[in-house]
Amino acid sequence: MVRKTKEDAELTRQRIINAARTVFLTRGVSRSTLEHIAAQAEVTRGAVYWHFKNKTEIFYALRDRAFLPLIDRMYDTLAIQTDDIDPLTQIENSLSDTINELNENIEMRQIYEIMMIKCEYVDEFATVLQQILNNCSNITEKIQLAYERAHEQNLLTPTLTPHTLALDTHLFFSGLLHMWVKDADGSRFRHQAKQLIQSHINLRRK
Amino acid sequence: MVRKTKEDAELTRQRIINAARTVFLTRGVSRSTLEHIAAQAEVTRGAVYWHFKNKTEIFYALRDRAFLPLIDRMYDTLAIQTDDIDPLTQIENSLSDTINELNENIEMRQIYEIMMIKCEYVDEFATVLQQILNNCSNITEKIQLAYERAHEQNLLTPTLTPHTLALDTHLFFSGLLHMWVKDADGSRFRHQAKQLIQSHINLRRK
DNA sequence: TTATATACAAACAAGAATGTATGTAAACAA
DNA sequence: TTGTTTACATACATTCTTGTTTGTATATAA
Repeated sequence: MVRKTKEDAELTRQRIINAARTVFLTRGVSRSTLEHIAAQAEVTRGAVYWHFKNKTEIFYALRDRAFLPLIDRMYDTLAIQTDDIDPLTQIENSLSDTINELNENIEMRQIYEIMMIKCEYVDEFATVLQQILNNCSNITEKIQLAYERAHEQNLLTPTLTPHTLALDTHLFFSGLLHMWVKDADGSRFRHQAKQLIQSHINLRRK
Repeated sequence: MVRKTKEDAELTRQRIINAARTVFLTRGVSRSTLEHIAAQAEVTRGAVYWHFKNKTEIFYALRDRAFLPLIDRMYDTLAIQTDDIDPLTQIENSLSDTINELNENIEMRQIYEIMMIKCEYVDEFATVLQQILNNCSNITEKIQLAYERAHEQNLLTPTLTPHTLALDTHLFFSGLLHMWVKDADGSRFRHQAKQLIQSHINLRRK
């Protein structure tokens, strides 16, 4: 029974992507073979090769489904300028939202885990790392702008500049994401991630 | 020309470990074969199998040479109790020392890079991740003790508890290490790592 | 209605990587 | 001096994995 409709084919494609997520997560990207992925998706390698050039392209598809959307979302949350909410709370919310999304969205969580501790950034994957770094820079810039607004509104302790505060926050959040992902049983960081974010921001409030 | 002395054999062993470092760094752990490593060390796979059971054991040897010593060193620096130096500066120094070591010691730097972005933490490697997490907990505890001393000496802004401060610092430093490693050209974080540490601590000073 | 393109399955060929088994020359012990 | 062990090199067998090729039933366009 072959030759499905376009809708069926798209469904197969999605099943392959989802299968790859499961397989990557348990075996790591390198040790995952197209046969593993095909079996998990209940198709043959023929189907996988029809939809994707190779394993790398499946990885890219996975990244596009989770990593980029979450970055965009964070970026957007930070970029909004409103008077309803003070800039510090805005930063806090955007960080918390990201953690929320990871908590509630299994797919997101698993893809992040794959990208952080189940993937080796060499050759074709090295470019992915550069893209991540660039996104980080953009996020940091937005955070800095928010801190500048906070500074104008006289909300900050006068110790550091908005630029330095933004870098510190970025590093804090990078660390949090990494530890959040690694803390699989949730005992160390996951259960208190939001309080940690709140504390981090409170340390800056006048 | 075979059958070297014990000293020669130990030298071969070290050459294999060093070769593995180079190969892991450029090809990632998974894509590195024992043939690659042997070639880089200018021996045959026979020599490699003589000294190591498999690739995993070489990886462990690498970790033992860099990761554990640096953790221990940081731990020791934090554990010292002295009146010469205030506890906040002590934390700052221990973080800076670690960055210093990474700056000056190519071997350390490369092994950290391998462990952070050139290795997939699945199967045999998953246990390594747990060990790292445990070490992190110990470090955080030591940082907390230092903050408690700082609190007793009335050096801290009263916003957060020593416990929360320690977690925030730990997350900051985790993020810094990750970005430091990923920032290969040094333009984003490496050149200002020490200032960032100093700022991070200054934010806590009364 | 028929020709063609689609969406796969199945088979094939080739290379890579691993682990092991065997060979061997020199160091070392007795 | 000789036997044994060490420290490898070499050869072999096996398994895995990949990419490609071929086959085919059916949706769809003309």
